Amino acid sequence: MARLRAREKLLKAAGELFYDHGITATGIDAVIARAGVAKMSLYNNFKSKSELVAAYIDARHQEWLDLYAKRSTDLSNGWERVLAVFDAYQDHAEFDYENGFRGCGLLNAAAEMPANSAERAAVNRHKQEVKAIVKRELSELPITEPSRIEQLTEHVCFLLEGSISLAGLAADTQAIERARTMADQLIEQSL
Amino acid sequence: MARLRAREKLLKAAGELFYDHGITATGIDAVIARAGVAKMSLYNNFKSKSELVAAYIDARHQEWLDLYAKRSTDLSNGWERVLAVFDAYQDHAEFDYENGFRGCGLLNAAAEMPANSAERAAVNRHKQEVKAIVKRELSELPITEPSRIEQLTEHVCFLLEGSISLAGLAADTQAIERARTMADQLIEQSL
DNA sequence: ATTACTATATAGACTAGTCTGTATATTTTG
DNA sequence: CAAAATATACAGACTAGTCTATATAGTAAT
Repeated sequence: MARLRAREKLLKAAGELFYDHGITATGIDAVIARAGVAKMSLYNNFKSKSELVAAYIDARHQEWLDLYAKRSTDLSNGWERVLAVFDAYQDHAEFDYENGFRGCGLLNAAAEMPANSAERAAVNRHKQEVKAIVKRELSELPITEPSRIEQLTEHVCFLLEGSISLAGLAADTQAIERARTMADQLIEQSL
Repeated sequence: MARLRAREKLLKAAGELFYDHGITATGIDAVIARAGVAKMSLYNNFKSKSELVAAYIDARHQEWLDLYAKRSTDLSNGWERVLAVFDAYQDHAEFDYENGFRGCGLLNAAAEMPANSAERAAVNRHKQEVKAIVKRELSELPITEPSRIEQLTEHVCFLLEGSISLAGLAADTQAIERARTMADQLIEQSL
């Protein structure tokens, strides 16, 4: 399984460099140097840099899904499981990034890709998945109007993405906690 | 005034290319070609690409300030002038971008810069300025608790940035309008 | 009015280094 | 032995930025 090892090393190195310095600014040579791997090992595992980028985007999303799974299992109701979405993002924000938290890796990746790129579409799909989780959990609460669930779902997602972006900019990860409190109050009002 | 002409052409071309394709992915040659200007005209007007980027960031913020000024003058009270912040962002979102709306140009610029860069600091200052506008207008409303004003301000900013990012991703600028409605309801509840 | 100066513009070659991706030959490892 | 790794060299395009030399305005001084 030496092949899998090289692929994992590459994904780890790419994940760190892409997040810290951006994707376009990160060259293939920097990735293989950090991974401690030969260049051909990259091209044996990935067709191109774009494919490595696609793998990075998916891995970053999966990373968040794992954090959310950890935060949400054992929680008894939808209300708590919605708030756990904020906790998972906060966990992600407090990773030991070499150069500090820089906001959502997926949104940052999308920000440097052209409007109709496959990368932006992938990030959009991932964000839709987060939204679906929020909606699913809110739907378990005693809220009668479906339109209210829909609006509440979007409101929570706006709070999520807005707080993460601004938390990254201002180097203040606690902004995500404050957004969590806002969501909490919002749900309380809707019951 | 031939000097101003070249500088303006460069800022216009850079603004379009940086927004559409990202900053790192846009080379100096592409900028001067689009501007229809000699390379030395760029370096006579800007010390380096970074300085052009800095000028782009400031110009993009100023562009928004102008849109906000248009939307907010003639409005009689703070409530309306808070909602006008959303209108100005929506105006910006509905610019005739060659390749479509791609979210907030400032957040996108920040997304491709390293954590402690001057560029991210500049974008942060601009977002703080937007927040100050929101707070100033909310402060004119009959809300007694200062902590409530502070929380409401941040809530509105989260809705703003979140809705713009997701609107750009999903190619749905109406998300900004929906965020405006949420802010409207929020303010109503706080009075 | 003509001359001279200054500022800005131009084209295009050039440096020195980076970029992605490929080719090849060798070594390690299960 | 065979799969998978390695190191190294290479191609060819692109990168930011410098340099020289020239053209063209507008302004100031004579």
